[in-house]
Amino acid sequence: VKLQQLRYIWQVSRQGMSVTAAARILHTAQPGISKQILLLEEELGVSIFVRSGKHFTGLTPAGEKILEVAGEILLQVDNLKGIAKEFSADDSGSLSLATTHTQSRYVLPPIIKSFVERYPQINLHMHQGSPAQIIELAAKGVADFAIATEATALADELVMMPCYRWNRVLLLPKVHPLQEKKHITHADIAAYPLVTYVSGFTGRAQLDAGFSEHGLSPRVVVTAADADVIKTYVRLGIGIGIVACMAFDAEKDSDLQAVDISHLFDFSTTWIGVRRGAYLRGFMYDFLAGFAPHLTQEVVRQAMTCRTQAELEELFSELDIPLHQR
Amino acid sequence: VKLQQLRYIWQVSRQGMSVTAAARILHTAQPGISKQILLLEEELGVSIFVRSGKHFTGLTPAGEKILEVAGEILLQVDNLKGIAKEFSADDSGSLSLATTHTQSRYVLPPIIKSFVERYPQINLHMHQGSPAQIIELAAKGVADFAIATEATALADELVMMPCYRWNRVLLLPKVHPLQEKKHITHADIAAYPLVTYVSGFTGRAQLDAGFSEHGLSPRVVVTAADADVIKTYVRLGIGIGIVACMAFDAEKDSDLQAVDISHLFDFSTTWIGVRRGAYLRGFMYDFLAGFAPHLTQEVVRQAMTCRTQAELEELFSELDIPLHQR
DNA sequence: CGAAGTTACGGATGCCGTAATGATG
DNA sequence: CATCATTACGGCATCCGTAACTTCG
Repeated sequence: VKLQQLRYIWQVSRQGMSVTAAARILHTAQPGISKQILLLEEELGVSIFVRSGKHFTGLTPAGEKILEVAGEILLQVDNLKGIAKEFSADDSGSLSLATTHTQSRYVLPPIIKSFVERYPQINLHMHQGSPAQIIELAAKGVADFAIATEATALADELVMMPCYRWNRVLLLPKVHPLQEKKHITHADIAAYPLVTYVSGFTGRAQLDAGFSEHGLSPRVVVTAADADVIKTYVRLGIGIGIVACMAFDAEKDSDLQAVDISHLFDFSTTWIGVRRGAYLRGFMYDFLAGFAPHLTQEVVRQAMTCRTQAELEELFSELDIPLHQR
Repeated sequence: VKLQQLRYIWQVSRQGMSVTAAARILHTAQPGISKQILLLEEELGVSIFVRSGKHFTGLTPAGEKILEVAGEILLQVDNLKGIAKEFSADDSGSLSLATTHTQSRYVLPPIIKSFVERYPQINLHMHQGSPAQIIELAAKGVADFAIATEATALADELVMMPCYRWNRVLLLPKVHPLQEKKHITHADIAAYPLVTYVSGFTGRAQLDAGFSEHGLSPRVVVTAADADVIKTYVRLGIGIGIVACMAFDAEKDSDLQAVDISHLFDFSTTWIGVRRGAYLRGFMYDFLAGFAPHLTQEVVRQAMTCRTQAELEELFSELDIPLHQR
């Protein structure tokens, strides 16, 4: 058994059972992969892939288990390299984040600023995408961390840890009837055309839930994946906006009015996800602690050894998850 | 990084930091190992071993972590092979047990008999040794299971599961004053020269504890590692014997008298140990269940994922551990 | 007939074994 | 001076890449 063979089967499986695609990704020729897979199957005495004619159509039961273990082995080999880097004198390395627009535009800048000051040698990579894409990137190991509010459910390969809780603000144009209201209700908002996040982004689900609890379904005229677009349409007078409170900047958005509506909706939680079993270098722990003070090295380590969701929830129920305030 | 390199550093570390010894074990030449270690250290950018001159004297901090991960990787590679065997049509394989004399002579025979009837293709290997050696064998992966009563403390690489509890019988020659006594006490026994197990075997520690609680220290004239030897000396009239109740066979030992003395001593527990993280094949689960009915596949799986001793104890406190009766 | 995996074969890399060297206690 | 790790070097296996072949949609 060789590590390459494991990389091969792993990549072939990742690429939807395509040897050709795997060869492209791994910068090598198909026949080599093909042959090594045959050799591995011969050595182990089982076929890993189901072949229908000349096509790989899936994994055998044995293949599934083998791939699972192969994945762990490859992860640990990566960990070896991380450990080595950690102990080698040079403090170089890279931190790869997968985040949504809301995080990278409004939440992360100050945190990253102090991080790069502290670790000037570390290369920082930011991958941006939809919550689902973000999870995928971290699960694949392309990104070290995934930061998102949604789609935490489909992340069984990741350990998701709560970072902070937040709620929404209503964005009104400079002049708007609602600005007179003292206590805004769901119905008040639903009376106007709405501009907010597309479904699947930045707590949109909780937002919809809040309205439907009151039997309301507001007319959403524009949806966007990020708050900047939403603000633009509010400025144009297309409708009133609802964005995460992190996304309102009193200075730069002085041409808009923000009204706190945290009494109307459930708080959302932003999570950070780490690949289960990954080795975290010292600066990664520091990044986590800088992002969410309660995520100390000890807490993170404990979280990463949790096997059940319940265990994780118990761990974090004892901690204070910060509230993001305007 | 290659798997061989990991095997090399692993074996060197196991052999007390000796490249020469590792080469012998691995049936290869020293220089190859030496070179591969150098290459690995170069690739990772850290030294793994501390060299004082030309001698390896220990592990660097990085080396310790690296070896830990390397061990896991190698274990999982073994697991790969086990998985493959499990799924390959042939049900061949081997089961390797490391046990003490007491187990292999008195407890295991009926269990093994039915096991080999059920799995005629499986080769059975029995390693016999002191409890400490047994633990060692299982920890190294030479044996699949370690079965012992003592030395369970030094087994942090193994998951130890309780199998059954047992107590002792007093062995008297055909004619002996004590045979008249109705209720035998510690003092009664201590009045005669004693033949029993050597320290470190088959619950000797609990035996000594039982006497010293009553301020007694019996005169032990002969100690042996197994009950057959003990019986032989009792037959010679050298003294009276104390052996585990499993070791008395009413038929074959009809020239001796056995007196139950379970009211005098704490019950001992016999444990079975599995290497943490090992992959167990179907027939191995069956062996466990045959040996100790409460060790079902589910229980064993749970036990093997316990991280703390406390967790293990909690798991088994809910189960009935059988009592071995004469 | 095109796409995908397997077989065939040549070249280069890399590993292992023997022998020699260096360093240490 | 004996022991042990490292260096030097040659043979050999292995792996990879190109090219031809086969099979299925």
